[in-house]
Amino acid sequence: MQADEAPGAAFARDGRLTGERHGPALGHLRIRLDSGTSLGPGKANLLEAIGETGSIAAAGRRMKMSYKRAWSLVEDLNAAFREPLVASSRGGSAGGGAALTPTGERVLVAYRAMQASAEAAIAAEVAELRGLLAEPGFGDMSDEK
Amino acid sequence: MQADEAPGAAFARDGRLTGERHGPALGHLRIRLDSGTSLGPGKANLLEAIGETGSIAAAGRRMKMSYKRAWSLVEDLNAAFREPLVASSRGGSAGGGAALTPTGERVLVAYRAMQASAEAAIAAEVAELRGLLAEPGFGDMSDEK
DNA sequence: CTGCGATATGTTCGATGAGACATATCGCCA
DNA sequence: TGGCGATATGTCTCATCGAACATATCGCAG
Repeated sequence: MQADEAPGAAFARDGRLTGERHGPALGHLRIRLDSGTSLGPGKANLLEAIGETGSIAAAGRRMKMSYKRAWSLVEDLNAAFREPLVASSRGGSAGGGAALTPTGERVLVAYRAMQASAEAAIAAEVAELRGLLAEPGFGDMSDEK
Repeated sequence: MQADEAPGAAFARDGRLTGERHGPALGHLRIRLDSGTSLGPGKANLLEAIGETGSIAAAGRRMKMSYKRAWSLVEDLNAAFREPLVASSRGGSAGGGAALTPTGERVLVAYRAMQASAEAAIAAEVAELRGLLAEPGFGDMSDEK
């Protein structure tokens, strides 16, 4: 348990659509899948962390969630799509591991693209709404566990 | 209690971002407010219904939720913004009523605009993801109560 | 001044979901 | 062959949420 903090996080790890880098965290994109489950920043970040760490457990630690929860999110995702997004293996020298399948990578890339374009698309209205809010303060960044 | 189904619903009453008119209901836009509460299709539709019916109770009936729930959603919204989005009055010949404030209308219009532009922005990826889903079927339209 | 209809608010109960533990299993490697 | 580390799963509890029920209040109309 030492390869947790992978170095090269290519793109932003958070699922916010703020229109700006900082700020009170406005706007989340969530895709509702037919199965009833949904794909939001939480699952997307988890997928990314799995791809980087090669382990569900390490990804769960990074996201500060229990292994159980991380695993059940992965189970949901795998069930929602025709092909699994995460391939896992038990045993072995490292004890086991997990990795993104090609489908998993496609889904993650697609989500990031949607996140980016949606962010750009709603930036103007986000700015307008921000001016109408009650708490002007900044207490937040509860990064969707 | 008969003015429920108002006639002139200017724009789409649902909060989906499908990219197409029909289909399995992909994509929801949700704005996370600082207060912890969020503004999604449910509250947006409720706001619209209040504006059309002039009553929290009637809007609640249309959305198939209890008055208590509708009222508490309104309370959340009013608390989240500096000025209330819904102004209500008790008593009177009609028993009372509620209406959108100018701020309320601004917020609703802004949400609809975000919804529309986000829908357009993510259409391509939505189509791609749809091809990867497990259930190709169409059982859904649980319009976010 | 009494009744009506809608707002405003509290309480209670069942379902749902997350968190905390507790194991079981697997495949390498010393 | 026994230990290690990670996956895979079950169970229990507790907080939270919503549905349902119960009132209380208000202002006008009759």
